[in-house]
Parts: sequence; structure tokens; C-alpha cells
Amino acid sequence: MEKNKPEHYFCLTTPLYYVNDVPHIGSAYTTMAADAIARFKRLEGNNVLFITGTDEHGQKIQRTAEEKGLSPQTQCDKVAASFDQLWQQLNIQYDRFSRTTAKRHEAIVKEFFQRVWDNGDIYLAQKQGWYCVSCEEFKEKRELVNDGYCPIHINKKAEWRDEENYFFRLSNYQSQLETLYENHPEFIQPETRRNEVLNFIQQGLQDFSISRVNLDWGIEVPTDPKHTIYVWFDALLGYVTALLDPEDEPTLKNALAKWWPMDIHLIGKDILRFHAVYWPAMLMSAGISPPKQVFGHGFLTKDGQKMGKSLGNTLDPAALLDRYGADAVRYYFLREIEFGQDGDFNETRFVNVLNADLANDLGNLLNRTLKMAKKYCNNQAPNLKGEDIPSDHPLKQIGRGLSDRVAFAYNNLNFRQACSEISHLIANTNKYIDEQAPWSLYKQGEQQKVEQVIYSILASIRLSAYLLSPITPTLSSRIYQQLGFAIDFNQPSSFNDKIPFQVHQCWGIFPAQQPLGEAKPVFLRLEVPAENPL
RNA sequence: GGCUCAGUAGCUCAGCGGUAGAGCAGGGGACUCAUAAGCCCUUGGUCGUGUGUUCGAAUCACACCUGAGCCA
Repeated sequence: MEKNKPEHYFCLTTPLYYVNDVPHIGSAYTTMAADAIARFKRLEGNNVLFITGTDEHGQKIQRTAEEKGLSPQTQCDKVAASFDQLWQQLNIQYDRFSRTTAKRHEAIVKEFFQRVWDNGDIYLAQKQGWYCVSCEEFKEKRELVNDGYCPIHINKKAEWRDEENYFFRLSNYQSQLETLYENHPEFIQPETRRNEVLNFIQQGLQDFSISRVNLDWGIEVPTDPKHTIYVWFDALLGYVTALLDPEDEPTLKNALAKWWPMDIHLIGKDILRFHAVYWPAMLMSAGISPPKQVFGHGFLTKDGQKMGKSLGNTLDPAALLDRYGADAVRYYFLREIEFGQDGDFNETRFVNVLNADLANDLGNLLNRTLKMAKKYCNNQAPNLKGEDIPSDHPLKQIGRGLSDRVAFAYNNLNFRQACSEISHLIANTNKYIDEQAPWSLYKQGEQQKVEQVIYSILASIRLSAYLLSPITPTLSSRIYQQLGFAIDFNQPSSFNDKIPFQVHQCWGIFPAQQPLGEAKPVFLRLEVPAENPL
């Protein structure tokens, strides 16, 4: 039903985070990865719609609000604001912040429900069983531990429910889902997550309940106002609502007109099933094509241990950002952790990595180069062009094709690979300086050689900063500015025209005789704090 | 219980049939343009265990051990 999306339109989402509690590091991790992809896609010149937001309905929210003596909406507003604040701190440039309590979302959910209803995929049935409010899910009796407690929320006792629920005929979509997974192996990534899903549906799909009774805090079932729609059925549609332009009437047709199908849903592996199984089936029932990819990344540990409130070893993202800043945090998690696998945070390691890569290798490289350019080249880029550098020049050789390799890595969400390609150029640039020893060449009066050396270094630094900008936008901006460019990577409008990807992705495009800025450390060395480790 | 993934230098990982690599951390050296940074050299490993296939296995097979995860 939706028409084909134009080329160069790219749309991605983080989950809509549940506002039961303030944001944790896992949410920040997903969001910084999504932001890096969004920034890279913008850098390439695509139109990008980057969606994040909050999931705000359900019994758990209602109870949390009651405990705090707040109205559910007030509770949601507070927590949603804390997410937004964290995203500012992390330098996240989202395009849409989708809240499931938004008025227009209700219209989308009801229309969607109606479509699925009209298609005959919803029916009423009695549901009995043990219910964990924290999971918002029914549990099998055998799953419960310690005489009736939820295995995930071991201090929450499951509640007995015996109620009428509406069910979605997921079982109808078994073969269509199998076809989807088979024809689009890239639909679920990484591979290991895909195997999980395949294994799961192989055992046969059961219908799942999509409504609750006795729950006010939710969207009413259009055909039966005693029921409210199950949070997940509601929340997933928040992605669709977010596609509406502000002036649009909230209809599915309008929402799906421009950006559908979605390119990537980035999620944590805990909510894989909802995105990789329930969601495409729901869409199929409503006559909508599934998204192109669901990517389930891994979990973070701290000092090798699972994080948990009960263990008291959670990593507070706000505290981390206060201490080290957005670029450092973004770089560490995207550089050090294989995206998709579980990864660890360790403060000593964090400091080591950042000092080595950003302060010593890259920051100092810029600094030493600018000081040399000032002394030997009158504080401006040599009067040379990329073509003037011989094709067997070591840095030119690495620089050639670097953008392709980095783009390939970004497009595969392989941030680690992207960083390592860039690091390779940076390391070789430092090595090249020592080999050439421009200070000696200068003393020997070899001005031409000095200029060629300096030019090729400038070209390499520039390209490195450019390609790193989706991950470290502020650092890259500082570097660009010291190199004499009036570019701020945090202002897409300032660079879209000025630095087209076709040009700036190339190695030897440093403008001849460009005046250089003052050398000031762009990334200061960090120290492991003696007290109050994170 | 069934299934998936992982187990390689102190740490994070690459290699996936021809008898071990990178980065960080540690040690030493020469240099000076530089954020005591960078460069060069270097210490670290019977590649989880065992059996098998093979002329040859970290790399394939089987079993086992450990860890993570999925089984509504």
C-alpha cells in the first residue's frame, strides 16, 4: 500500500524506552549507536529521519505513578524529560521524539487495530494465568521461582489473572514470517540473533493477547472500551506515528507515505521477539510491508559483571557523561565493543583507550602538525594539491579508498571496524612524520620536501576527523576548525552544502594555502580518578 | 532437558586447514615538531580439555568443561 520510498531517504529508530525508571546505560548505548548511523547517513547526503522516544502506557507505569503520588501523565512527563536531557548530554541529534501518550498516536493505534480487526486477526478469549506486572506478561507456572515469583523480577510476585483478552492471530503468520526470514537473511542481525528467532518460531507460533482489562492507563480497544491495548501492540506503532509530519492528519496513509519501509530498528537483544516476530506479523495483517532490518545489539557489563540494581553496580550514564563528555563516551562504546556482542565497561580501560587513540595519537598529531606548519609553512597549508603528491606516497595509498572501507563498516553497523580503519591512517601518519623528520628537512633547507610532508599530513588528519565525525562530532569540529575550516559537524545545515561527501571523502582535497588556526589541544589526556570510581 | 554463540598473550579481540597476530597495558632505546605525546625495539600464549580426520589443525568432526543467551 505504501509507495516506494525515494532513494536517499533513510529512516531508523531506537526503541521507545519504557518510562518506568530513569534512563540506564543500555538505553544510552543503543541511542549513541543510532545517532552515529544517522550522522553518517547525513554526512553521505541522505535525508535522514532518526526516531527515538518513550513508551508510556501500562500497569507498571500506573503503579509507579501511584507509589510516587503522581498522575501517570506527570510521571511520564518527568521521566520522558530525563531521557531527553540525557540525549542532549550525549549529543544525540534525533529528528522525532515519539511518545505513546501523544494524542495523534492514539489515532494511529486505533486505525491500525481496526485494520487488523477487519482482517479477522483479532478474537476474544478467556486468559488465565500468572501475570508479572513488571514484565507485563503472562508466565507459565513452571517458569516461576521461589513459590510464585517472576524469574526476571525475583522480588515481584506474579499475580493470578482470569480475564477476557483480545488475541492476535500470530499463528496465521507462521509461513509468511518464515518466508520473510528466508528471503531476507539480513532482516534479523546479527546472525546469532537470527538463529534465536528461527529456533523460536520453528516450535510453532501461538497467538498472543493484545488487550488488558481493569487497566485505565492505556489506549482503549476501539471495539470494546472495557479493554485497553497491550503496551507492546501500542508501543511498536509509536515508530509509525513518528513518521507523521507535524501538520499531517494522523492517519496510517499519511504516516507511511514518505519514510516507509523503515531501514533499521536498533534494539537491545532483550526485545528481539517483539521486533522480529510480533511486529512484522502485525504489519502484515494490516497490509503493510515489514521493516528492512532489526538489529539486536548486546548487553553491557561493568568490570566484567552483569549490572543490576540489586548488585548495586549500575553505571549511571549521566555521571559518566559529566565526568568525561559525550565524545569520549561515544568513542569508547562504539570503538571498543563489537556491536552486536556483549561488551564491558571498565574505567581504567576507558581512560587508556581514550588517551591512546584520541589524546596521544590523534590530538597530539594535530597539535604537532600545526606547530610545524606554523614554524615551517607560515601557518598555512602548503601551496599544493592532492595530485602533486606521488601516487606511491604511503599516506596517499592508505587514504585512497579509506572512505569506501569506512562507509562499508558504518553501513554494516561495524563501528569498531570503522574506527580501526581510521586509526590505521592516524598511526601511519605519526610514523610518517618520524620517518621524514620535517624538522631536519627544514634545517637542511629542503623547503619543498617539508611542504609536501606537511601537506600530506594535513590531508590525512582532515580525512580522519571527517570520517570520525559521526562518532566524535565535537572533536571533529574542533579539528576542522583548527585546520581552518568553518565547519561544525553538530550543525548539519552548516556542512551539507559546504562539504559534499563526494569531495570530502577523498584524501587529497586540503585547500592550498588555507590559513590554519591556533594549535590548542583538542582532547586532553584523562586520568583515572583516585576516588569515586564509576 | 533442547538449541545457539563464545572460550587465542595481563586486558579487548583478529586469524578459521600449512606449525600463532593486532591494539592497549608492561620493559628498553634513539629523537625533538608535539598534549612527558609520537617513533623504534622488546617481555608475554603447549590457541578451554580430550580423542579423531589429515602429510599437516587455533582453524574440520565428536565428546566433555566453563561462560553468555534463547526455548512465548
